[in-house]
Amino acid sequence: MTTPTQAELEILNILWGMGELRVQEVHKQLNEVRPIGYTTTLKMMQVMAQKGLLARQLDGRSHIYSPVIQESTTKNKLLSRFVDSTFGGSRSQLLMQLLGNAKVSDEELKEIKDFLAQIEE
Amino acid sequence: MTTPTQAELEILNILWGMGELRVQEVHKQLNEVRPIGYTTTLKMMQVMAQKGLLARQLDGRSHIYSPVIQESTTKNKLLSRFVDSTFGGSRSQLLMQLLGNAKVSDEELKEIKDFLAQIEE
DNA sequence: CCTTTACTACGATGGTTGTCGTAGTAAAGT
DNA sequence: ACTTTACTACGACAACCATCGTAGTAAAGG
Repeated sequence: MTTPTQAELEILNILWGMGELRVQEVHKQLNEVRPIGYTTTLKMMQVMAQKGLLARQLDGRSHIYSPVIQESTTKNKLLSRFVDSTFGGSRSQLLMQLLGNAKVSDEELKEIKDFLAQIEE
Repeated sequence: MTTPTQAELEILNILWGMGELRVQEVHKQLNEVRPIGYTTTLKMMQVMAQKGLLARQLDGRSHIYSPVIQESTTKNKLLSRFVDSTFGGSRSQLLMQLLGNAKVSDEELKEIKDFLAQIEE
């Protein structure tokens, strides 16, 4: 399975949030973050469709694109790869790097603890 | 500051573990993992030295290379970037992905909780 | 002194990624 | 019918990354 590149992930993140969109709308959202040409967005999405990352269906004269791969599956894969390459595969080492940073808000900390408690059951 | 690429990180990981080494030795260690040409390793390390990622000093007719950038600083930066691009900057979201989907051993879980408790102070 | 060996320097290449420009086509407005 | 607009298809391109080949230079061994 192909994993998305950086720019592809940006598009996927939009689509995961919105379900399905036309290029135009994805493009608009991308441009709220950074300048990018319309044909760039288009090309990316076409390539992604060809790769099997996106599906598209004709609607009038334009296409509507929707994500094929699942968010959590994909992010899991990316995370796994990142842990491998950066932390030698050690999840806890990543964790300590993540939390040892001291920039974790109390709120985040609480979220995490709640989550841990929930897992425990 | 330039951040290391994938292949550069492999070399850095070796050097962080060993302190300082000649190309030959780094090359040998890399080859224990995957096949790679000597000049490839050499070129990488030369480029890294030029980028300021490595320092080198002459020893006889060869160079001894050592890392300039710090391990935790670097990994922090990489982690930060990864969180931004993949999880929209949310550390807790990364955490839940990390703990929720993959299998976490009880041991790891304990490590994490201990660490959290320690942070809390 | 000559040959082999050990490093190094330099340049070239192929693949991937992200970026557009141009041009074609179909629809919609006038 | 004609012009403008909205998408799409196609190809080109620069940047970067990883990879290596070739050739130079200096030391070491005979």
